[in-house]
Amino acid sequence: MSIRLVIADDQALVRGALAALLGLEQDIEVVAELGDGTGVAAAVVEHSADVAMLDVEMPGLDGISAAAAVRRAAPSCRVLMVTTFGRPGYLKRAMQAGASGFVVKDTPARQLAEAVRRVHQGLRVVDPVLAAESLTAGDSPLTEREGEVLKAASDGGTVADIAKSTMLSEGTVRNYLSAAMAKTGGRTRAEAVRIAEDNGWLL
Amino acid sequence: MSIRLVIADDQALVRGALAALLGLEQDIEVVAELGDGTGVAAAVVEHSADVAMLDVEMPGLDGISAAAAVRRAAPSCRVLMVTTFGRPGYLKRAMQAGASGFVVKDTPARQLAEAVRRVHQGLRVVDPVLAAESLTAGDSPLTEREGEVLKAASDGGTVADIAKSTMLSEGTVRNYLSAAMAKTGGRTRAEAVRIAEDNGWLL
DNA sequence: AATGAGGGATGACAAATGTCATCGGGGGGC
DNA sequence: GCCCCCCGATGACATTTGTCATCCCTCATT
Repeated sequence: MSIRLVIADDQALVRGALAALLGLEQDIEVVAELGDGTGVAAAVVEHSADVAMLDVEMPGLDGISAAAAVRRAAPSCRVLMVTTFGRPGYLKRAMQAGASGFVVKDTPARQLAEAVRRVHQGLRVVDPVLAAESLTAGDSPLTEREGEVLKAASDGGTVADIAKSTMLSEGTVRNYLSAAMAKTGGRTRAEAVRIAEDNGWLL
Repeated sequence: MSIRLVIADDQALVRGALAALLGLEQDIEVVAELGDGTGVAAAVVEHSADVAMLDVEMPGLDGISAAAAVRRAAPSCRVLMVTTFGRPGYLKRAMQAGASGFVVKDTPARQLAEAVRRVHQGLRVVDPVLAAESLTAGDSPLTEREGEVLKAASDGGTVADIAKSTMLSEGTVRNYLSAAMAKTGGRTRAEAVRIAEDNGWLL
């Protein structure tokens, strides 16, 4: 009896290619392919899937939230996250959301099927390098609002823009940015944004 | 007689998956897989490949430069660029570098093999949406130095940092940044960076 | 009841940034 | 020769940021 797999990735080419790669395995059957996170939980239920392979970065519902939705809708379905960026914060948050595995996209292709099997058996699969980084990196030091403001700042607008989009006073925005810079260690607003992004503290 | 194909993409998973996907086609044979751009031209020559499929974003030698190298080393080998981001500037630069096709990673998977065949036959394959954008977007308005300075600014450092890394005076840096902001239409240094990146004017 | 942390705001001040005029040198085009 | 554009720099100036102290309110902890 083969493993019933659902794949969600926003890049159609990658999605299709992964399906082709895993479809070559005798014990794996790809039962659904999705382009965003919104329909994943429903698809898992509909096809009574055993494993869901989710990209973290997706339009609509992001992979982490989708993972949580899958766990809620079908607790017996395991979740394997696949991501482009090895952001330490992503790993931690994915695990908290109930994922069983976390793989970055530059791991060798042959290990992927093995990861799916391991996850299906109830084992955990985690990139060891990333796991180590995740431990050193720690949780986000940013408070919720600080994160929101920093995210609002991430497209390069002025303080006035950020204030408008967050419904805050300009002074307050500057205070939060200042706090975020202090906590991230960035010497500039832009640097703070980059550091927070690299660590997976935004989103 | 099958099409001899070389694949270069920095994400091993994607690379392997693409190879698996295209390997399913009877008329395509994947003769080499590379993780960066440096060895592509040599691999093409060694395996006397017919088509090279290159990612634009790669460590070491980027895809555009690699395309030029392939054209120089083996003029009979066609180049098909595959990229995550549909930056208008990339398309133009890829074509100037001698690429025959340009595909974004969220085109349907089944069209990929067809694109490889078309390119092999000497036809050009270009995403029509991207082609239109490329025409409206136009060339980079930035001068060479402006681009360099803007790129140096893209990791969020201060003017002093940029001045140090570019060996320019701080005043000069600010002048270039000011010019870059005017030309991109950005109201902030960070915004100018974002706009330039989105258009494929950096790199 | 007291404490502390976070949300939200104001005002003041120093430093960084963005703008502009101006200068000189070098090259390409008419 | 002249004009225009790019490179590189300087100095002055207005704005924007970043920093800090201080205030009030709420909620959870002790």
